[in-house]
Parts: sequence; structure tokens; C-alpha cells
Amino acid sequence: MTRPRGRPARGKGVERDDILTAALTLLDEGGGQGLTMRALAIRLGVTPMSLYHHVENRTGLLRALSDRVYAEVLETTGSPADHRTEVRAILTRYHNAVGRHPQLTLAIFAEPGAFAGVSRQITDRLTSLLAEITAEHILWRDILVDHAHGSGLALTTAKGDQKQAESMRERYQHALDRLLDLLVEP
Amino acid sequence: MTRPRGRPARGKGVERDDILTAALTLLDEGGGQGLTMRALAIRLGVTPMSLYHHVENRTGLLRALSDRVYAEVLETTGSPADHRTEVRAILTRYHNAVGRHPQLTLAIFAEPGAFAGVSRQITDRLTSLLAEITAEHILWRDILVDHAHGSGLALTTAKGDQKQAESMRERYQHALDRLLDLLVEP
DNA sequence: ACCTGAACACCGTTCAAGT
DNA sequence: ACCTGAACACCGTTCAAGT
Repeated sequence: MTRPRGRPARGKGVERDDILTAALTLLDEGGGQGLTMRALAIRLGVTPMSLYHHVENRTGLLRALSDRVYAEVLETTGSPADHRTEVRAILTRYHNAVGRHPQLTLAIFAEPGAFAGVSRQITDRLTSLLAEITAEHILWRDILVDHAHGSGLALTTAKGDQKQAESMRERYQHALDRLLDLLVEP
Repeated sequence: MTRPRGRPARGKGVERDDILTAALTLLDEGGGQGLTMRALAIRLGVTPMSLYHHVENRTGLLRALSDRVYAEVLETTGSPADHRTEVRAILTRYHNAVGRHPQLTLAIFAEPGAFAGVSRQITDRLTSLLAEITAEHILWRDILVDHAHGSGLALTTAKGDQKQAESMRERYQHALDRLLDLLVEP
């Protein structure tokens, strides 16, 4: 039960990546309350204090998680497309990321300091893309991002039900296309 | 410092209404983390345990707060108006309520059990009103509610700055009118 | 009916001490 | 460099005891 004191044999310690992975699982399973430094340490077979060698604190941990989860949203897909399809792609990936880990998104909302750099990059990228499409780019950026949030977070309802989750994702795609039609055409 | 044991003289005890008011202040000042049963008790000059005679637990407290804050949203305004202006009025009041206490809205999002009855009534009312305006009433209800949330929560940024908050409220009105134009006209 | 102290089972985080 | 136990200052909530 009790681990030996001092530095463990090579390969026995925790690594930052393991911490993030375990933290995300804890968050998915038990929400913001499920992710405690102590529960995280137990899951990794380590004392809570050892975590602080790899992560600044709980807020820093959430910030790192958000960077990891949202990283894919800005990944450029091969050939460059027109502005509309790029906006569509970014929002779809963002909606997917939020939908995969709604509890993370919620936890970040509640913890102001955890709002990570990637989140800002996403909105910035959307703003500049939308500026090429419409004069009301701020207005539409807010509407689109807010709806991605709301719809993504709503996936908490379909906990486990893969079928329902898929239909909700389709509904989002439809709504997104509908909104893009409206902001592009007139 | 120490209060006498037993039931205090008439009028000295806490009342449910005082608890709710103090809890809302704590929430506004320190967010979800600022509202603790212990801090709340100290502010009311009472031991934490006495609160449990007036409130089921912390989740029940949040639920009660949400009922109080969102109650005005469904208040019927004198003469009945057409569907569009009623939708507009409800969303405006909802946006105001969220904007006045963004931390409460955030806390309720994070605590699933705290989602109060009034919140459901609001979306139900919006859904039936929108059904009279457009066939895509679910889609538009989601878009409108999500945007009210997002824009209302964004008021956390303008902490204290009354001028900025007012301009953000105006921006919301503009966006809301814009969306209503789009969903009514075609 | 309502308030109390004591207690239980938790938190995040710091610090000095180990290797 | 990294992990440790002990400690500090907190949490929500239960319970039996007071009036």
C-alpha cells in the first residue's frame, strides 16, 4: 500500500501526459466535482503532492486539459478551402470537442483562470474568417460560438446513448448550415 | 462572538429569504467558490448547521436562487402582444437576469441537480411561441436561448464597468432583433 | 421548531525532509 | 529532480443535545 520514499526507480513516476489523461477521465465520469487532486493521485498510484511537480495547480491542470482537447480544432486540413467551408469545419470540430468532454467545458467556464490560449485562438480565427464574409462578423461569431457551446453542452443529456448523441450532432450540422446560409446570402 | 445555545429570542433567527439574499451576494462577489455554507452562515451570524433547517442542502439552495432570479422572466406584461414581441420580451428579460447574476447561471450549469423548474418553463414557453412563428421552432429556440446565455455570461467581463455592460446589453438587443428578423421574414 | 458543538469524511496546497 | 508524510486552512453534511 505504502510506496517507498524518495525518487522511485526509473519509469515508476508519473508523467505529465498520464496526469492529463487520467484527469480527463475523472472529469468525464464525475464532472468538476469528480476531478480532485487527491482522487487523481490515487488513480495514478501516487500521493497528491507529487502532482504539483508536473502541474502548477488545479487551475493549471484544467488549462492544460483545455489546450489538449481543443488543439485539434485549429488543425489545418490539407488544401485550403473557401471561407465558409473553413468556418463550418472549425465550428464542427469545436462542437465535437465540446460534445466529447462537456464537463471540461463547464469546468473551464466556472474557473475563469482556466480559460486557455487555444480558446482565444479559435474565436480569433473565426472572427477574421467571418470578416471576409459579412460586415457583421462580431455579431455572427458570437451567435455561432454560443450555439456551438450550447449544443455541445446539451450532449450531457445523452449520457452514453450513442444513438441520441449522433442525432444531436446531425441536428447541430443542420442548424449550422442554416445559420451560414443566412449570414452569407443577404 | 458565541451565540447563545437553543432557540434564540423571537426575530433573531435566520429566515429563508435572508439566506437567499445573502447567498446571491456571495455568489455575485466570489462566484461558485465564494458561496460556501460556512461563509454564508458567518455572514448571517449563525452556525452553518442552522442553514439546513431552511434549505435542503447547497444544491437546493442554488435551485431556490435560480427560481428567484429567473421568476421575473415569465411575468406577463399587461396587454398581450403578438408572438414576436413576446418572444423578444422574454429573451430580453432572460438576458437581463443572466447578466445580473452570471455566476448563478454558471453555478447552475455546473450542478445538474440545481436546474430549476423556472428554467424549463422559460424554454417551454419560448418553444410554443416560436411554433406559431416558424416551422423550425426547436432550432430557433436553441439558437436564441444559447445566444442569450452566451451574451449574458459574457457580462462577467464587464465586472463593475456599468458603461461597458450597458453597451453589451444594447449589442444583444441588436443581435436579437437581427435574428428575429431572419426567422420571421422568410 | 430551531439553533448548537462536535464529529466525519473530505478538499487544495505548502513545506521540510528524504533519495 | 521527484516523491514523501505531516500539517494548515478549509469544505458539506449528520447527529445528538440543548431550549
